[in-house]
Parts: sequence; structure tokens; C-alpha cells
Amino acid sequence: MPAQKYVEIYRELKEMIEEGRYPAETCIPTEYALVDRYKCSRNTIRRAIHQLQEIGYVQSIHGKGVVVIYRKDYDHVQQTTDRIESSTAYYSRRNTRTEVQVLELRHYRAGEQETAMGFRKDQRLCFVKRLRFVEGTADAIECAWFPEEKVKGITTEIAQNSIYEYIGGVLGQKIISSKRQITVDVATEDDLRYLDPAPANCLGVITSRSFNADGAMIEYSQMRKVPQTFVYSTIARQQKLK
Amino acid sequence: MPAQKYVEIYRELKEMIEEGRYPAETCIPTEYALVDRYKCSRNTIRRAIHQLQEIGYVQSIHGKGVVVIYRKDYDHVQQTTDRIESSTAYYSRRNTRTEVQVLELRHYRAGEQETAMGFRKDQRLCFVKRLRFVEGTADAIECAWFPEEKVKGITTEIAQNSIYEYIGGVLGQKIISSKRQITVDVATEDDLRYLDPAPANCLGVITSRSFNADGAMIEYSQMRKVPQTFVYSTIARQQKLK
DNA sequence: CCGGATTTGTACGTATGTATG
DNA sequence: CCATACATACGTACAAATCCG
Repeated sequence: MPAQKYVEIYRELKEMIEEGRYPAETCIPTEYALVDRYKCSRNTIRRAIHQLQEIGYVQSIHGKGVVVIYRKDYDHVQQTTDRIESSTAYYSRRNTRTEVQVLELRHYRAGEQETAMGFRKDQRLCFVKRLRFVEGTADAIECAWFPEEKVKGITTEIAQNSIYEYIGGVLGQKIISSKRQITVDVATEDDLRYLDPAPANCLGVITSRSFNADGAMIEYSQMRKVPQTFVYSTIARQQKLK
Repeated sequence: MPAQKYVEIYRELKEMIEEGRYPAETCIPTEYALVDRYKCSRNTIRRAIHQLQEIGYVQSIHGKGVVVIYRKDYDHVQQTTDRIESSTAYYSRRNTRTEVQVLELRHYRAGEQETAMGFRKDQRLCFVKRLRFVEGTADAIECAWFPEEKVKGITTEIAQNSIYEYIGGVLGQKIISSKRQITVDVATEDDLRYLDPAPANCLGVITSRSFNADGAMIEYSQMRKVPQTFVYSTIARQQKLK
């Protein structure tokens, strides 16, 4: 129920920018002009603008104004990959057909390797390995480790559908933030049993550690994807602070 | 001269978290407790906390508190690559020896290909191709395109050192935000003349479009890096808004 | 080059809503 | 049901950067 003012203002401005009402390299109305238009406080306007900065639509410049950097002709196709959502949700957002096949589901206790992932030694874990098909062709191998104490009762059936939905819906957990690393790995023999990266012999790899509202790591995952479809989009902004 | 209160509070809390004073999965003091400690307004505290969220140190949870997700034992080595800085700055931050060799510097006008990058047709461009060495071995090919109208007078000497320093120092321009895509490319013949990704036959590729304070794109760049040293770190946070 | 107007940045204070325990 | 703690929203004041006459 986001009847929050700043969200509405954010959405309206976002839409206007997308429509080209405020073209790139021009300024949107000043904060005070927007205060006037929306009959709200300046703080509220500033929050909306802050959100627009987060998604790379504008950047505010001290003493000058809020400049649009969204380019109608260029940015409308691009979407940031840099958000938290399941692969299933990601593909459905793009109207792409996708299925998964569970290759392995195993319960065991954390050893050396798993402590390097960030788990405690001997912590009970559930390991799931899945093969994802996109538009009918094998696209990625998705491995995930869950601590049993936080994420109980994963079954093959659940893994076949959306694990995230299970975590969110049934367990009432939510992933709030996710620390990721993107690397390039040479495809292993096992990778090549399922995926065909040719002519490449490598895969794009996204390794994530995901945290719930308690600050607990509830997933460690690694997605190994063929280069043909691999792309990770993100926006880097000036770091003012160290 | 950041004597700004929220920056000081941010830094102090950051340091305490790094030292383990507030361990992972626990809460830092409440907002009001911090208001009391720092003798400031709640807004100021909230800004500091917001910054800590940006760097993936904490998560604030409605009705509960602000939970630490920074792990002393794990995160102290990791640094986000997801910031705006030159490769030179990046490596010096890590005490790593690096040099560049200018392979090509050319001035020409934008054609078909360059409009796909986001330049205007016939716009005057400066193209720079450099080879970067890290600890003495060839590590990456860095190609960059600059619009002449914004970034004038790049010479081989400048390219040999830091182009960013030139842009910032001499031209007084500043890159405020940067939209990036990370992909995996099969190494071309040209790549292999300079780089040795073996046993891989691919490179990690970071493509960036960078914007200045006017919202103008002042750089399009592509960094092609050997997999051995390629890693891109980033933090994805919950998207509340669409 | 100066100075005033404009515009964003920082900081304070207050009140009320809403999720958690 | 209540207390706690974060979320939203309003308002005000002054600082600092930019712009323009």
C-alpha cells in the first residue's frame, strides 16, 4: 500500500522522464517548484529525487539543479540486473520462457569449504543444484546453499518451482540485501555436461551472499551462466564518503 | 573538509563495526540513543545510517532496529568494485604496482557504431586504447572514447598517466555516475596479441558510460580483462519501488 | 571581478504512522 | 494491548555552490 507521497512523486517524475518530458542533459523543475506543484515539504521532494538518483535517472548538482541522465533512446531497453529477485522473476519480467531442472538436493554439515562461504563449521546446510533453461536451451547452473536453521524443509518440488517464493511466502523470510561478486571461470567438465558455452570455454559467474532482516546469511549461491546470455548491469555513483 | 556531522557519525560507526564493537546479526544502538550520544537530530543519525546501508554494513528493520551485516572475519578483505575511480587509483588503493602502455590514440568522427554507444552521429571523438600491466604482467586492454567538445586535448603523454586526473584536474570535469555492464567475451585475435587468458579463451568485460555534472556523457569505455584477476563486487539491496 | 539571486546541501525540531516483540 | 523503534511528513534556518548581470 504505497500511498506514500514520495513514492507517488517519484513514480510520476520517473514516468515523465521516460516519456521524454524532461530530456537528458536538462534539469527537472527545482525543488521548490516541485514543492509548489505537489503541495508537500521539501524533504519529501528530496526523497523522491534521491530515489531517481538511485536508479540512474537524474543526478542533483549543488547550486545548479537536478540534471536528467536518462536517455530515452538508449536506456529504455536497459534494466539494471543489480536488484534482488529470483531468476524466475527476472525472466518473467522480460517475458522469457524459463524452466529449471533439479540436478541435486542434499543435506549435510558445513566443512572447511563452507566456512569460507561464510557459514559456521558444522552448521546444517541444504544444498541445491539446478539447471536453468531459457527459451528451451540450457542457460545456467545455479547452486545454492541454505542454512537449515533459517531455511527449513526445502524439497525437490519446491526447488522445481521458486525457492524464493517458498522462503518469502511459506517461511516469511525476506532477503534484504545481497553481496555479489562477478567473475569469469573456465568451464569445468561438470559444467560442460549441461551447458554449451562454445566457442567460449568459460562461464560468467555470479556469487552471492544474501541476508535476511535479522542480518543472518540465509543463502550462498553461485550462478554459472553461458557467456552468450550473460550480462550484469549496474550503476556506480560517486562515493562522497570513505 | 567534511566536518559534516552525519559524515563524522558515519565514520565513527563504520569504524566501530569494522572493529567488531557491533558484531554481525546484532543491532547498533537505536536512533534515539544515537541522537542522545551525538547530540544531534534524528535526521542526521538517519543519514549516517543510510550511508552505512549503502556500503552494506547494516540493514535497518522497521520496528526492530538497525542490524549489522558486516562480518569482521569475512568482509574486511572485500571491497566493492562498484565505485567510480580510475584503474590507477583502484590499484594504488590496493598497493599494487601498475603501468599502462598507450597502444593507440586517434581522433575521428562518430559513425554508426559510435551512435550505438550513445554518441551523436558525426560528433568528434578521441579514441584511446591502452594496455594495462599489473605487477608486471599484461592484465587488461582499456579502450575509451571521449567526445572532443567535452574532453579536449588528450595526448599520448596524458594517456600514459591518468586520463581521469587530467579530466578532473585540468579540465575541471568530474564523473558523477557511471552505467556499467559486465559481460564475458571470447578473446579476439587482437586481444591475444597482448593478453594471455589461458587456459581460458575469454575475457571479463566492463563496459561503462560515464556522465559529468551536466548530465553529458563524457566517456564510453570498455575494459577487457583476463579472468585470472577479474572480479567485480557489488551490493544489491531490496528495491522497494518500481 | 564582485555581488546578489537561485538552487541544492546540511541540520534542527516536531508530529504521527506502522511494524515488531 | 502496550512499549519500543523505525518510517513518513511537515516546517524552518542557514550554508555553500552556481549563475548571471
